[in-house]
Amino acid sequence: MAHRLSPAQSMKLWHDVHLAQVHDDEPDLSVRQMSVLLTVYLEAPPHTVRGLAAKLQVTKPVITRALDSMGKLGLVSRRRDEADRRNVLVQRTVKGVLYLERLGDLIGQTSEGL
Amino acid sequence: MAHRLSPAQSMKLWHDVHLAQVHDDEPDLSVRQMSVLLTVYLEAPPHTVRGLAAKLQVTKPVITRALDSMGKLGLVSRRRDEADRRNVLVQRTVKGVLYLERLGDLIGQTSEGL
DNA sequence: CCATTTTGTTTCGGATCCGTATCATTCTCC
DNA sequence: GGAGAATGATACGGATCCGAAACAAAATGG
Repeated sequence: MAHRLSPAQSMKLWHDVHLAQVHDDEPDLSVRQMSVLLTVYLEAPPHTVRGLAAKLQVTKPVITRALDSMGKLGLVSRRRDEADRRNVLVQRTVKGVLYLERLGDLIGQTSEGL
Repeated sequence: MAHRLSPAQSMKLWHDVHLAQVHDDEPDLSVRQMSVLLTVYLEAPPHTVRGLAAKLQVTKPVITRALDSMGKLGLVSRRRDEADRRNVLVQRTVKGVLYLERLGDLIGQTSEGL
């Protein structure tokens, strides 16, 4: 249970972490891509294209394209659902875990200096 | 001085705020645009294209385009520096203040439920 | 003065993303 | 088995963004 951040602390945290994201070499993820990635890693599976589209309130092609681009980066992978072959199950990857661990560390570290 | 956020808290905060950004009607800002906007509003003026490019470690056209798009949204404005007319001074706007106030409130509010 | 430097913008080709509409595959259920 | 529904991918036209290079305007300094 962390103490609630003040607006000033919040904006400084947002600023510092975004700046660090710009500075590092990895390509920036869009807000939608980041939302997909964090949803897949934080919420309980299974994750389908339709389910993610509903959760984000965006159209299905947005999810398909986000999975394409993040799949190319190795951050997520896709697998057919053998029980219902219409479904695609979005799965975590080692690289995705490492990416989000680094992000979580960065945010935590930045939050310390507020 | 807030308590340091754990990685899990950090990722949940990131997830929830990004999801809220996707859900609202305003167009999402890119990571670079958000960095420019927060730099202009949090750090002391004056802010020039060159200075912002150096701070973000990106090329000048990136800043020019970010100012174009955010200017169209009314979040920042430009003015010639009369003392050195080569310079462009990036200025805050009422709409930009309101935008970041809402963002700060959203982050603070989200941080409360961690 | 006038060449040089500095600053910001524009152009260019290429890549990405958007929403709508359409398509291919698979399942459901009578 | 066949019509219809459900699921995800793809096509399309338009918008945006990228970095590198070229450009225009203004200041600097011999």
